[in-house]
Amino acid sequence: MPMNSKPPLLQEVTELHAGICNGLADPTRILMLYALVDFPRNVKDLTETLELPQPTTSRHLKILRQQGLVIGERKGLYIYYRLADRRIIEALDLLRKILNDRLTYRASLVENYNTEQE
Amino acid sequence: MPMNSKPPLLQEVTELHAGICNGLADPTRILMLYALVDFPRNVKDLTETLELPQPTTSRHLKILRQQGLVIGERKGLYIYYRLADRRIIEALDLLRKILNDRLTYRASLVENYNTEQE
DNA sequence: TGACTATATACGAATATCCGAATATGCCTA
DNA sequence: TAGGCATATTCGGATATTCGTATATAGTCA
Repeated sequence: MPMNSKPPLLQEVTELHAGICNGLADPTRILMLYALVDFPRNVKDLTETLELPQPTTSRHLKILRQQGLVIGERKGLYIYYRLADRRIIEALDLLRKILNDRLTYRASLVENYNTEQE
Repeated sequence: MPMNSKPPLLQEVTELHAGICNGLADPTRILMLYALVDFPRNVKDLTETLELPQPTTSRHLKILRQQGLVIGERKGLYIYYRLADRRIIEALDLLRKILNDRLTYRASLVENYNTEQE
């Protein structure tokens, strides 16, 4: 049953939804978010921890900021970034679990194949 | 992007993790995944439900397939796609909740501003 | 087999994204 | 105010993504 006129509100919210996912869709940004789990970090700290050029760090942080995933707060010379919402990590963990299960399953297939061969 | 002194395994897993997120990072694909919540659907069904050109549907399904988010099973002429894991929807719901909370909060700010004005 | 339906892929142009290098901005302290 | 450190932005070219159109592949049935 085709939805003749799709509600424009749903369309817009889905767009934002996708934008959030896009904020998560980069390995550097995922590492950044996990680096912020325990406490806020400033840009220099993140730059050194993740071994990135400083502009790259700032650019990724900008994307995370724009998607509302992190919040930056200036304290003097430094800007400390923290997670905007703990559930971001929950969502990332969920997806990571899916991935782990898949990798485990595939590994077990290889295992079985090997034992059947010998 | 150089993360030379990082464990290569973590880096690879993070890459896959980001790939999954990237699979979710498109409004059409999000609508597709939600369309598959209750039961599998074939491509024609999805094409009509989401009002997309058929090649577009197939292309998005290919991305979802590659990221392990959906599974397709041919039954005669049709290929029925289903969610590969229910937790995908859980993760999407989590992120959607974060979004809703943010929109609600912002709406309340506007509300307060308006009442303070009068 | 041929005709038909469902699904997938190829191609190309427009568009977007990425990243390094350079530079700008903001804040502090002397 | 100048100088220095932290952070952000800009620019440009390489690379990647997107999407429509056209076409290919796969399966069914007469």
